[in-house]
Amino acid sequence: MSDLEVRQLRYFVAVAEELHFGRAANRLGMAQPPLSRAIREIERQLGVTLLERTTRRVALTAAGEVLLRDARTALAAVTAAGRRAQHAGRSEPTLRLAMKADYDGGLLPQILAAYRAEPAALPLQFVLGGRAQQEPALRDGRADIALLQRPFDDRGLDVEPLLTEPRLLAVAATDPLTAHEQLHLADLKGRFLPDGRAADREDLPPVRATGPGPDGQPARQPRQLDLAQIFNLVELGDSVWFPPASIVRRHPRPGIVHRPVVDLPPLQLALAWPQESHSPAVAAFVRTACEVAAATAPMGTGMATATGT
Amino acid sequence: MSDLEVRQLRYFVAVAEELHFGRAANRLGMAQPPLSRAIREIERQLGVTLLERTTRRVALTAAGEVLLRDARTALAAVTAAGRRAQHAGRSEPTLRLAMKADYDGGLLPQILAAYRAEPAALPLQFVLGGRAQQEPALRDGRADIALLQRPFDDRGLDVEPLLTEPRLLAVAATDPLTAHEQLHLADLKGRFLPDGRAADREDLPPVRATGPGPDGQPARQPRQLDLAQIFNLVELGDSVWFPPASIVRRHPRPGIVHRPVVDLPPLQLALAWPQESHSPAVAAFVRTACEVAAATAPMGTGMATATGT
DNA sequence: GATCACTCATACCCGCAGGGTATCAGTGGT
DNA sequence: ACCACTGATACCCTGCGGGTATGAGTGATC
Repeated sequence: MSDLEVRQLRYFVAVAEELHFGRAANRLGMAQPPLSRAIREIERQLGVTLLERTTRRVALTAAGEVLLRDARTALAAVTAAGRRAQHAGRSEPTLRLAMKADYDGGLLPQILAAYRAEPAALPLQFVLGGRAQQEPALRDGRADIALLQRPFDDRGLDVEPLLTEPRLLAVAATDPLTAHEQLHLADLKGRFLPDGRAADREDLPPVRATGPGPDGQPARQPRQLDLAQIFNLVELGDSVWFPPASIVRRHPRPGIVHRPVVDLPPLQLALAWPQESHSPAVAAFVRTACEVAAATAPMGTGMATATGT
Repeated sequence: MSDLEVRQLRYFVAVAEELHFGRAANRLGMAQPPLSRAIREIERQLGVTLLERTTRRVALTAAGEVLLRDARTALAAVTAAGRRAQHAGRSEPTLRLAMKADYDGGLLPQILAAYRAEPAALPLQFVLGGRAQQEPALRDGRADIALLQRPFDDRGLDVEPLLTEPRLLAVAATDPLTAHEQLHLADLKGRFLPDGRAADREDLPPVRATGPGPDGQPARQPRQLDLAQIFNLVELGDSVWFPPASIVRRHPRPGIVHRPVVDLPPLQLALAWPQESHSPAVAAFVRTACEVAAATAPMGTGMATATGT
């Protein structure tokens, strides 16, 4: 039996995600009949049924579930191979760091300064993006290393914890909550984070609509809000927020008050990079960053009590 | 830029491994000109030079090195996707365990007995093979779980150490070494293991020829020897060997004597399985095996002193 | 329960990507 | 200087992947 082709994997993933041949074909920019044929051909090659289909319903079989998961990782691996080779061939090599802007525990300036002194250092390039983009960027070769909030899916990645930083409650200065000097999560019942999650159960998915999306429909997926938008919502009393101490320090803002929350899990930042990376630049960055973090950690945690405005 | 195709990856790997277009084309079962074109096309797509070629010499560039490594893992991921889906589609699902025959620390019978009592258990199927085949079998979807000797390349795998078992020196009963009740590695200087490695430095590659290969040429890669062959070489005084205690127990053999070697690293066995595995059968097997190993470990290590014949 | 809307499968056609053969053109050894 | 070796180029051709038209099964509606 011969290997599947990348094209076949992409087709299958599209159908498995849409569970609808017409929509999947549309997404792939092709007509429906050749897509149906292609899926049949995959099933024939593997000798396995991947989709139960009637003319009214398409559903994944157990084998289909397995293939969907493995096909996604295989596709990411193929994309990564091309991108990494492409990047390695550049005449001026760089180290591409994926991170969420400002989520560096305040350490990045020092890390960069120390890193630039390393002999194996390369010029840095930043791949900014929200949590949802960073880890895929690492997997498909758009970034060489990432500074990520835990927890994240670390399959196929090497991880080095960097620092743990307390988070604070950010709330409008006019809010009655400011009367307390410190709070518990239970005090936040009925409050919402800017992305619509319940403030006292941020582990659960969003439960509040976050305004209409670009198409006028209520947004199902919360839009990615930038810092200015978040501050605005907090200052207006619409939402509360849990910024890490380093962001509070970096963006002082009258009209917003900060309070410690005793049972709020801290922000954990870690470096992650592909296991197959053999780049000395990555190794040097990891080493440098860990040294800087170890030397600075006590100071960083000390900021936990620097609250209020 | 679009993804590379599986075919392109295979072509590149062949050329990068052979460093010779003609041989690579031959290995791929095709003519040389289309292969040359295909490689050029890859370089055009990526905008990167992968191979420095004159008519007399082909060499990998840095980008080529990167692509070779990543292409191999990507190909394994694609193969694995197909194979796992294929296996998941079987009407009678099984758990495929990769292992080297007899390298189970003597625990396998008990593990199997306990595993069969598990509710999530599936019928077992064995994928037997030497060290070099087990770990790739796991990566490309031919096996669901493996019982491996450490150390091995654990990238992309989840690992659970199972047991550590002492190894003994196996030597011909007529050998003068049998005069000592226990030995050091240094005593084995000048002796060889059945595969041609120096007995006092088994971490180094083979230094002694191990007889002609099937083609009459001296074998560069030592052939895989089976237990009977190994015993024979040892009994004849040609080689010494380091069997783990459980194998000594299982295959008593007059004519071969066993002695402890104080500074010989023990055999470490671990279970490994693909990180992306979500199979309850794998989870159940790991749990069961660990329980059995934990319950049996003291007895297993106690066998360390059961030497001689 | 007949009709209808929806959607997946089948039939048939076509263009081009990818492979083959013949040959050219460097390169390094003798 | 010649020769053997090997990668590149030129050109042809076949088969595969995609398009269009249409059939056929399914589930909801009245």
